[in-house]
Amino acid sequence: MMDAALFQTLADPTRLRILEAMRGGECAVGDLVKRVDVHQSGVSRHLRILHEAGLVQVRPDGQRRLYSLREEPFRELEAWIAGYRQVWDARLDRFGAALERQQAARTPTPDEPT
Amino acid sequence: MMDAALFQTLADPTRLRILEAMRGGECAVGDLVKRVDVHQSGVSRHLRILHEAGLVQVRPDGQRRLYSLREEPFRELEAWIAGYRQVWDARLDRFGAALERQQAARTPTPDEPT
DNA sequence: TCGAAGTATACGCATGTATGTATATACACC
DNA sequence: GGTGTATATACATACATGCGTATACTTCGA
Repeated sequence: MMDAALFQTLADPTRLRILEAMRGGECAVGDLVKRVDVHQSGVSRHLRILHEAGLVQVRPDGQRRLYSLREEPFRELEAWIAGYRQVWDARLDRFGAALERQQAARTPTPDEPT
Repeated sequence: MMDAALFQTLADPTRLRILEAMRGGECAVGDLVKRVDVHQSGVSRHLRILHEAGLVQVRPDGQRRLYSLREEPFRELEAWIAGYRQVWDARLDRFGAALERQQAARTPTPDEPT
């Protein structure tokens, strides 16, 4: 079962922007401070959280520290979602089978979220 | 860009268990209370949050309310992750290209375009 | 209409979290 | 060693969140 901790780590807009910024490759803390509108102490704290969650890795480079993305948690997320994709696929299968059995079928109308 | 609100909604173990329980199909609130070790009021609150996030839909059934999963946010998540999958794929491509260049240098096959 | 079952909400409490300021630590360069 | 740059941490503050208890709302059945 999926641990909520990963989602907890991703549940912050600043951290998401940090991850987004790191998609281009390694980033020093100072680079991220420029791109994300948060004080340096905040970026460092977020990076620590991301690191503890395994989402990023660090590499010293002189007096700077270069952060980059780690693949594993993303794969974990993909695997989790795959388990739910099965739900829709199964629904579609049943729907198709029902269609085959009875040519004229009416689909129920789901409600929209508020 | 991905909204952190979706992750925020998923960042609770009780809500994850509720979603997990709903993978089998529609569930009444009472069913979920039995499967998740949380008081009924808590389950209702979590269901409201999940509904506002678009993760579930409701359907009245007499005095009960049947909740079920909605596909869209999961697709949204998949699309988000796909953007990061590209990162690893690109890394692998560069690695493979580097390997090819190295092998080419080892075995003198002339005339590779730079 | 009344009671009971199912569900939703109000409230208080305890805990968690994101932020900035200030300060500490690590490293480079002179 | 001393100074400046880069990064991390301590602290206080403001705010959000999850939980249970108690209560209101809705629907069914008699």
